[in-house]
This record gives sequence, C-alpha cells and structure tokens, in this order.
Amino acid sequence: MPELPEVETIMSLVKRRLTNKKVIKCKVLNSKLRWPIETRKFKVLENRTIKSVKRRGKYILIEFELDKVILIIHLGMTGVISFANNHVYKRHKHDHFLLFFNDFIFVFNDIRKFGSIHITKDISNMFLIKNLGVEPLSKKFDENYLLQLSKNRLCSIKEFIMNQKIVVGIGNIYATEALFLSKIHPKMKAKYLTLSKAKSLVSNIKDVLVQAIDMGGTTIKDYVNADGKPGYFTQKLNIYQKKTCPIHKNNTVKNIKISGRSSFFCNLCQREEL
DNA sequence: CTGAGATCCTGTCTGC
DNA sequence: TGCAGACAGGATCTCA
Repeated sequence: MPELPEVETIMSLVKRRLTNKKVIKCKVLNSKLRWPIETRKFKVLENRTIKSVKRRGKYILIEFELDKVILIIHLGMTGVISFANNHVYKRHKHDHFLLFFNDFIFVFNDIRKFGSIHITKDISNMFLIKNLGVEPLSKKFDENYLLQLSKNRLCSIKEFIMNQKIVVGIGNIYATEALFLSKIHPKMKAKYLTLSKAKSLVSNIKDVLVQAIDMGGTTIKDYVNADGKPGYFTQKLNIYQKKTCPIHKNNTVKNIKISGRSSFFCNLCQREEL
C-alpha cells in the first residue's frame, strides 16, 4: 500500500501521539508477518519511553530512550496503524501487534501480512535499512545522481525509480505519475535517460511527493492514516488508473504490466520506448 | 552485479 | 448465486 507520502502522513500522526509516552506492555498477537516477529525481543520495550518517531523510506522508526532501541515498522501493502481506547478495544481480524500506553493502545493491523515489525539497537546495520538508497526529497537526489546510477541499467526506468536501493519511497502510483509528467515511457530502459529527462524526472518526483504529503497521501482502495482518514491526493492523479489522458482527451490510457505491476501511460505523451 | 520470475497473504471484483 | 481467475499502494529470494 503506502508509499512515501502515506508513510510520512502516518509517521507524523504516530509521532504526535507517541512522543514522550511510556510503553506499559507489548503484545504480539500474530508473529507470522513478512518477517516473523521475534516476540521475545519485544519485552525490552516495556516500561520504556519513546524519544522520537522518524521515517526512512517506507519504514517508520520509533526510537526509545536509553540503549538506542528502535522499533521498525513497514506497512507492506495493507498495513494500518490505529489507536484504540483501552476500555473499548476489541480485537479485529488481522490485528497483529499492540503497544499498550496509559490511556490508549497502538494497534498494527495488516490483512495481507506483507508488512513487518522489527526491533534493533543498530539501525545503520539493520539488514532492511542499511542498503536503502537516498531520500527523494533530499538534496542528494538530483539529476546527476540518477544519471550516474542509471548508466548501464537495462531495467525499465519505472523499475529503476521504484528500486528502493536507488531511491526510497517511490511505489507504483508515484512512479506512474512522475513518468507521465516527465513524458517518459515507463518501459524505456534506464540507461537511455538523458540529462534533461533526468532533471525533469527528479523535479516531478519531488513535486508529486510534496503535493501528496500536503494532501495526506493517496487513497485508492482502503488506505487510511492513523486517524482513520483517507488521503486526498487521489483527486490530483493524472494517469494512475485513469481511462483517458488529461491532455489527449480522446486517447485511452494504456495499461501494461511491468514486472507484474500495472503501469499506466499515454502513448501520445510518453512515446520514446527504446 | 544484473534481471526475470516466483513467492508471501487475504479480500474484492469481474466474467462466465 | 457460484466459482475461477485476475488483481491490489511491496519487496525479497532464488536462479540463470
């Protein structure tokens, strides 16, 4: 499900809610997620206070005081975080993980179990984190960076910008939208990226992500933030799951599969398939 | 180091 | 109404 804007939105709400709060109890209801939850490790969270909440790529990082213990959460496709009132909480299907606080419960729910929860004391060496690429909204992500890494890549440009080892946080929706805005065919080989296309792509990726964050993300099917609210960037989508091109209004949007994912594009706007 | 393809899991929608 | 098959905001692993 969530890409950078959705994770950022959720992270902000979690941050507001959990900073300086002490975990009373931690409960694993189901450890069988994408990576098994190592239940025994989680005892150390009890009676500890949360110092800060951050985001790295599509991961939410919850940092505790002392010992640099960090709780890492990935939402996969269908992960949802919510807060339940202590007295009202009733276990829902697919609730997997709970953190009890004085006056509420932090709930992690995930229908498809593609999400995961980890705990680490050494974030920079954590296997899921250590090989992540640059943050797309940082200065490091520019046309030179993209051009440099794409030089000899035979994979499509869409796969390339969705590759979390290159740049983090971009998933199917925002990759699709940014490529449309830059008039690049999603199947074009990454190695054929030019300086001007790279410039345009970087700038459109940043724009799309910033706008989407401002609007609380994109809700396609069932995404909601930690307050149960949808994202409103859905209204701004140009091409993702659209029938016709917003520019060539009579032209049907093409939908092809690129490494198993739906890829929407306008064959008149995005011509150069090489 | 690349890239293609299978795989994890559940729910919903479409078409016969 | 039933049922099979496709599809869904992701990312890793295996193998060539």
